[in-house]
Amino acid sequence: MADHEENEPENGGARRPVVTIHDVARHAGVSSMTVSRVMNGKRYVSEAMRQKVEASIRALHYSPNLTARSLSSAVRIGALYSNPSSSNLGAFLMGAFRQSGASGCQFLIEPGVTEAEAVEGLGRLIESGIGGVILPPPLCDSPAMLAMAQEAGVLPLAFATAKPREGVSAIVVDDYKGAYDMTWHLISLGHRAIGFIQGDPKHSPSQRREQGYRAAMVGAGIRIQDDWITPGLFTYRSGLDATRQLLAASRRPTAIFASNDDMAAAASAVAQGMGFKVPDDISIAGFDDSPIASTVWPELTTIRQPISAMAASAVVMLSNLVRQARNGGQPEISHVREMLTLVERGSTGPAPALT
Amino acid sequence: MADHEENEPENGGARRPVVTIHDVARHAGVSSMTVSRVMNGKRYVSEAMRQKVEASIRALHYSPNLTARSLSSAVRIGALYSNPSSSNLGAFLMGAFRQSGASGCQFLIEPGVTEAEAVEGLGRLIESGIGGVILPPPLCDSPAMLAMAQEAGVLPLAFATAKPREGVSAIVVDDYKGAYDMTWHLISLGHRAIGFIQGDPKHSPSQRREQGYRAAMVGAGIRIQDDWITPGLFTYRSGLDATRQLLAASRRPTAIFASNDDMAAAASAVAQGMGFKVPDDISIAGFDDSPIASTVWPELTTIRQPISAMAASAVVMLSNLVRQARNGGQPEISHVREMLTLVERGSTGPAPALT
DNA sequence: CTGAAAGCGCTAACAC
DNA sequence: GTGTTAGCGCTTTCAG
Repeated sequence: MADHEENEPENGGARRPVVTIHDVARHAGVSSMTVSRVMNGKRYVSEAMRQKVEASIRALHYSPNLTARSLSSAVRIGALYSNPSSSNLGAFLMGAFRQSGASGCQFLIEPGVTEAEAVEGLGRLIESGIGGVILPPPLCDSPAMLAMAQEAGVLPLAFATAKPREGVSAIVVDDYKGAYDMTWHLISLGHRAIGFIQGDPKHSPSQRREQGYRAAMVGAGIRIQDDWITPGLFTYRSGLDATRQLLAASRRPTAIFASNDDMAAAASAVAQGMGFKVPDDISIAGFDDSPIASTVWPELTTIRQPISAMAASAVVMLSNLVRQARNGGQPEISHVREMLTLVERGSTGPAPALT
Repeated sequence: MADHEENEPENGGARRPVVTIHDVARHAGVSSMTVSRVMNGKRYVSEAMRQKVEASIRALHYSPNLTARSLSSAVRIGALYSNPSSSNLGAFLMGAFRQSGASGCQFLIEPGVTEAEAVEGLGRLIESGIGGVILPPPLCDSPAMLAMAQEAGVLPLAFATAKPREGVSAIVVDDYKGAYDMTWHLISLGHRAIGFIQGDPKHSPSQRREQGYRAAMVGAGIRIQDDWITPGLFTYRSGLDATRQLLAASRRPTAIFASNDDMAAAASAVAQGMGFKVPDDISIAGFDDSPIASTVWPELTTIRQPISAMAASAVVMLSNLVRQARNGGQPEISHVREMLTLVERGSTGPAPALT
């Protein structure tokens, strides 16, 4: 029993026990093509064969080499990311990246903070030979970007846009419904005086969120006082000012619904600073479920965007589109609507009893 | 002139204008092998040849297909990420992911929040045939993880650890120096009474940060009062309590240095809630430069970890190690120390004049 | 120093 | 339905 002379089994961290499609094929007694078909869920494989192959796959713990796969199928898609310090970037990359493996395509990313950088980044992506590109907000609403992509023969996909446009595939998010649901949640907790902090008017979701709030209030028969709606810019700082204004309203709100979590966190800080207990004296709600929502205390009740899942869908949609297009077909534009869910945490509670 | 019948030039988003190594070879009148050598900076290429090839590369805007490259060289490395909602995840993935392209290796990631998930994730990575794995804290300090990797013949790399260990490559971060620098910064602003909020005692950086703080204080000849140091858990909530305690100290600190940004944000909120102006009445400093630092107002003075660059280094180191190991060599363990930088923002200022 | 040949693991296209 | 044949773009190996 040599302790040191084993050669194949132990060569310092780079063994090659990797199971290939051929190993599976041999094990199952079929051709590698059949295994490939099974892996890709293609038709034209008999049930018996499929069972046998699947058994071998499990037995051997086979997992396909994604690199090889994307080399053969050669679908390459890119993404531009506008806010590298954004807390959502992690979820986005995680979703897109892992799905790109599963979908057998190569995924490239370029940062594009400013408009100029975005143009440059898209340029690099185009030179890398991508067939499609994922554009998150606010890039997804920029006609210039869309035009640039289309001119280069690259299929664009608008990610998390609030206003999808004809002719461009999109992952759409229902900001209206999210805001409606949150407002309704507050109402059902007994709140009537509900303050609202608006988002940056330049972003497409802002108006939709406000509309959702208004619709829910009207639906519940509550008249919205003018001083219950204050402007905001999606920044923490703007939330600070907005909240001070709100708390000075002629009839003070018992709940504040901010258009995003950063502003909601600010609202919570201001309210607590003024001696209010959250949620006993005042409820606070946010939107997005960004990390700050579960950082501050109490943690914020908010609306979650399933960024990771959305990114994965985007990759699936786009890679399919590119394949379609390559096979000469006309790409089928589609708009996928993603569900927003309300996450109830500690910052909201029953309206305080009237005194 | 058919408008619709063009076939090659415009086929709906999946053109193939991609320049390959062969195109370059043809253009330069050499074999593709020579181009490959030039691209990889190998020796054994005559200067004349190199010049010619480089000219062609530029002329054709050639950029190698990384997928093909990694298929040939077949280096696969993985990473486990412990905190999917972490604000650093984006930077980490961005750095690692992009570098993996440049380094010609395949990068896989698995989430591993709990210990159990981490084990499972590492298991999946091992089954995928990785040659090395990046372990961020706190996984990088877990003997169990390290053992599991090494048993499977996978080279581990400790990422951003504060206590590197012999025999395991690591990206090391100098928490001590970062804390020392920050404390010194506060002292140089005239502060003498500087409160400190400790980090989670279970994380390796916590002690180092406290040591750095103590050393700077001692170095400046300041006696640290017992009630200037309060326990914390790296959470916002723990920062809330710690700050209240600190502000009730027998001699109230004019500056608070929290072991991370979440707690510093809490400190800022509490201080402002009690009517103190930041930084006029009290300075607040954090550590990490996580997104919350530039979200809250005033923005936090903090210590930046260059996560993205560190992730890139990790990929370079690890892919080289795996290549070395595969070529039969003994992998060269190394510890790379990354620089932390102090980022001065609005939350710190001169000590208030004594009254 | 340079080139030709042989794959890496997988899938598209075509036979059977 | 299933197998065979060719590569994808690059690097490794081995001749010259």
